[in-house]
Amino acid sequence: MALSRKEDFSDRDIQLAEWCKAMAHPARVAILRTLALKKECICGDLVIDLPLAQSTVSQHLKALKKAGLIQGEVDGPRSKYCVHQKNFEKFLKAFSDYGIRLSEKIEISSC
Amino acid sequence: MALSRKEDFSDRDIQLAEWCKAMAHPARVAILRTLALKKECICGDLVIDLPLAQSTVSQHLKALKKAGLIQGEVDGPRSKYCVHQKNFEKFLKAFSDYGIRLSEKIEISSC
DNA sequence: CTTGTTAATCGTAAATTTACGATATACGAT
DNA sequence: ATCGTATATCGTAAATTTACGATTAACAAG
Repeated sequence: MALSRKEDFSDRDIQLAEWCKAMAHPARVAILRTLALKKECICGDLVIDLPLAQSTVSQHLKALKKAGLIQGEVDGPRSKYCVHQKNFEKFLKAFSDYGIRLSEKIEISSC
Repeated sequence: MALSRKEDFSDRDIQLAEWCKAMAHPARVAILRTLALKKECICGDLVIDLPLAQSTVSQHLKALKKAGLIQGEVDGPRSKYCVHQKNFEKFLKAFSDYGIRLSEKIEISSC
């Protein structure tokens, strides 16, 4: 944003927005999907899977890590990644916890 | 992105990423939270709540609408908005449907 | 110690997002 | 018809994101 207004929002809204932003790119969704499926994965395999340069994949991994959705571990010359279970759980829970839920079957016919 | 690579990803990944992108800003999280709570809300009330100019709020509403997470309805000179229940449900379900879930309690100690 | 492999970081260009004020539009009320 | 209110859209500047190639760093193998 031009003039950052982040400080004017609640920490909870900022946190949820950050998690969402981390998933706001198909490559990062694909990465998380892969990690959730395979439990863990080395960077190189992700590079092969994705239609992106190695440096770009690395950047996306960094973004997911910074948001706390994944964890990385160095394994010799390569890097293993996996989903950060605890934080990902918090992320999913946030939607309901924050009142953003599909409460009781209220049928809104007009809109 | 510089050179759009969106077409190289699956429609499902693109859709989930788009929904996430719609929630990737505190203002839009706040809007959705408010709409979920109040069931519906007119634009002007959101403008009062948020620390943003009217035109900016309108822009955020447009983004949420474009992503399909909310619906708008004209009510005389004002606009009423509400959560798009069906799509929001799809959004939340996407996380589990797409395999991005916290499957069985696998304790990952190392990473 | 040199070489090859893997991944992170740097520098950078192009696209997109975010924010605002100004303007346009739509409608109710007078 | 005119005025006031509510909202959307336009134009635009600044910040951020995305992508890439090139470089650096870290490590294993020889």
